[in-house]
Amino acid sequence: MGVARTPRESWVEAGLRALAAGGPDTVRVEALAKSLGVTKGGFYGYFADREALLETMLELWERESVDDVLAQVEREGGDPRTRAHRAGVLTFSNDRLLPIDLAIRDWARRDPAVAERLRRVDNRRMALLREMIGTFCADPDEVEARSLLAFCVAIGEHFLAADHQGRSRAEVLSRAADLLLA
Amino acid sequence: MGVARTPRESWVEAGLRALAAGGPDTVRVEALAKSLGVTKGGFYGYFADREALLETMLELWERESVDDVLAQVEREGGDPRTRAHRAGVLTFSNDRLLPIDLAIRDWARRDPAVAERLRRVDNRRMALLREMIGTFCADPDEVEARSLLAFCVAIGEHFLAADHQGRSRAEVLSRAADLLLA
DNA sequence: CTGCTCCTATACGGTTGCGTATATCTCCGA
DNA sequence: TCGGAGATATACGCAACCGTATAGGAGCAG
Repeated sequence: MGVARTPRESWVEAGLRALAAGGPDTVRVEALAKSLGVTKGGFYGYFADREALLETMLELWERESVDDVLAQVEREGGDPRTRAHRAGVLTFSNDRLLPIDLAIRDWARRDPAVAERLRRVDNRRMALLREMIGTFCADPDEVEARSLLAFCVAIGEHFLAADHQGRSRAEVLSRAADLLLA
Repeated sequence: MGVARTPRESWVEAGLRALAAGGPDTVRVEALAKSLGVTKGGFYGYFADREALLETMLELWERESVDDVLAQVEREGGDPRTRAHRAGVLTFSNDRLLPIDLAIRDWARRDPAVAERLRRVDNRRMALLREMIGTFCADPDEVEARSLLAFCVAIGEHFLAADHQGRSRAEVLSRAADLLLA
């Protein structure tokens, strides 16, 4: 039998790179083929159509950015604060996952199926935030409010372009974290 | 002389509707023409090319969402808190402006010229937030942190899909606003 | 070495979109 | 009422992309 020179995973990888760089509209079969140095000949052996690739990309993203991250965090253990911090670093300081995450958030505003998947992902992340914030805050309503604030900053930060009067974004974020987590 | 049945502004309007609904990649000359019930025949009398339309759309957006909003807010007066609240309502509870704003934020991640324009817009909005929060918070570092938090929530809220354990998003946001502004 | 089986390249028809060129229509002024 | 100017429709060539059909090639089994 023939040997796969461009396996299924390569197409998914290339698709996620394109998604991160240009959004879902730029995930194009022939463009991915060119980026892989092949033609689209083999693509349709793995995927029924472009839609099927997008679906597979989302599945891999969900697994990598939640299942894998949370599994690793649980494995390493620690108190809720440590675990939540590790999960945040693994997800949002990850040059691979972060731009995919942001692209999917915009995508989800237009595609209900993507929105549903994002909801699952965000709910699992929020659970971790609630647990952490619940260790120092007793009022459940306030726990929820602080968790939402923290999550909104983690995401919204990347969609804001404002400057900070001589301060760096990192400095202001650090102070913001103090407010939320103390 | 002939009469413009589809004036320049109609193309810009249609472009902004497409941008809000599908992002910049879906702003296509022939698609806009169809949505206007005409052909693209007249388009190139107003714009050199598709790029020129995108530029004009951004100019109109900047004017409407900052110049006009801030002018109206200043005209109506009130204390900083009232003015900031009015500006927020005019911008982010506006079914026309909000989806355009969100689409442009994603666009800005990929296009430096768009990012620069968004920076101008966000800086003017942040100035209003700082002024408001400065009325009850003395530490400039904390003012900046709270302003960033408030702005991140206003934007990030729309990019989050998480649920809130029986509470509505509005309820949690209300509690979050209490935390930030008190 | 041979033949079979995958994998990939190539080729095709169809669609959508860009920007240009040209024809047509409509309204206004003389 | 007629002519012309400006706006729009139509038609064109080109490019990117989709999905399909088919041919070529590489590797393993026998």
